[in-house]
Amino acid sequence: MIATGPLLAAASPEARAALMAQTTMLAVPRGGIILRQDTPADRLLILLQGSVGLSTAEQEGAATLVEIAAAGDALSIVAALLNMPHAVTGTALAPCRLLAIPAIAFRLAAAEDAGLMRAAMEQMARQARLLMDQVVNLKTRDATQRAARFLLHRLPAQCSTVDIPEPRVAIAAWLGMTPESLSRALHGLEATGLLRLKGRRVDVPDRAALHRVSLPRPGASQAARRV
Amino acid sequence: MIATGPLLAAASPEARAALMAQTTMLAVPRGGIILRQDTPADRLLILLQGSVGLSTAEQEGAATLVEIAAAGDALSIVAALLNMPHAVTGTALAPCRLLAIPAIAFRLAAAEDAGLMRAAMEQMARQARLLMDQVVNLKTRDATQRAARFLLHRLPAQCSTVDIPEPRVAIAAWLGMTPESLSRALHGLEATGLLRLKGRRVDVPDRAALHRVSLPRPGASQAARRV
DNA sequence: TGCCGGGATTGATCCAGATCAACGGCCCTG
DNA sequence: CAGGGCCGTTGATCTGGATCAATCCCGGCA
Repeated sequence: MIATGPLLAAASPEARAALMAQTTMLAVPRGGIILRQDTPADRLLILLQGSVGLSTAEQEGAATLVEIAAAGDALSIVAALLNMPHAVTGTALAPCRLLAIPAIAFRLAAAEDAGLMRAAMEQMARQARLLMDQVVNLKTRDATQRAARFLLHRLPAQCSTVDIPEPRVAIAAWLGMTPESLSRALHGLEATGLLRLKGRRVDVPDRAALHRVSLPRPGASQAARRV
Repeated sequence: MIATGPLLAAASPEARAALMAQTTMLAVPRGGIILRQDTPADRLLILLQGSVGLSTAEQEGAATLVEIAAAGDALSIVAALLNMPHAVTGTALAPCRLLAIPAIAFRLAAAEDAGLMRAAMEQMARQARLLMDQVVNLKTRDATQRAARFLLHRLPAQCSTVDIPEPRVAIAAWLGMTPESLSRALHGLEATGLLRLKGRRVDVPDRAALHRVSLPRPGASQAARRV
């Protein structure tokens, strides 16, 4: 039995078994498109391994990277559960392995199984929360602080090294800055001794110190001031 | 029978009647606090009239205005439905009238009534969508474009005048800029003839033209570039 | 081993918007 | 009617980060 993330873990054993029976596994190479904006959500995808960039394009506007999904995340639960078209396009930022569950089966299972339904709603809430955090970050933190925050977000607990498989452009887009600015921010942090950069690996000797620089200064910017 | 927003409209007649029986109405003056972050969500609030600013404070950080709720919106459905503490603090930016429904009653009703449950999830999805739009706006549009977008967002269909009851600081904070920048953006638009400012009323002679300036230029910024 | 191509870094310059400061109008109150 | 506080506007200046333009580095491949 393989781990399938917090979502299916919440389903009753029978429901989970029924769903797993209809599940297919898929592997996507870096750069592959996993789901396409405005397309009906015919299946629920659960990311087991890798990293998926979720981006939106407005009509005739350039696309923007809105979120980066990591292992364990369910892609587009909202769309699958409510039977709506995908709001985003998903691209593999690193080689990915995913579970695909037919959306209909998932909707039926969720309607039957209160635990599963609740877990699905918790996932939705968690994703909304991440968006909210992103808004807060964009409004209150400068580029360096956002970069620091990103590393902390990625740093596994009880560990001082992160691996960043995604290309720098993607990270920069997610953080709302240019690759140049991200590079400067990272190297700036390294210069103060808070970081050590080794290619796509980053070493964080003092987590607490890094956390400290990621906090918005108390004399915060007007743009974020309490009303 | 008064209008109670899209959420209750989706409930079955019996469920709605049962909920309405437990509902209390409240009025809050400008500046009043409607819900407090990290406080248990003991009731679901539905905004009938007025405007509520939702802001988050991180520990020891300044607060940020994350969203502005308008008439018809349900405040903190997530918290009420999942029985979690509020993620935001709500302040009346204009005098408000609200319905308050005990969270327990709402959870029970939603568990019984599939239509209500679905409507609640749709509301959650809508709010997540708004947050996503905000992220996109912050990443791809400059101050003037965001201001233009805000006005369009507020402009009732088939009408060329908006009333903006909220103080300018709140709007500016929501748009992620300073009040000074908002003022300059608005007056800049007025100078090009796209707008007429009359105190807290704004006249938009040509909606389409305003929409046009709110679009990110095709040669979009690197920070938003497709990956 | 040497060549090639794409991503990452560095440098120089520019500009949108934050900041700081002063001012004007409006409402409220004495 | 005068005074005062608040909100919005305007002006001057400063700066973080975007932009433009070279390299640099590293892995894949002949």
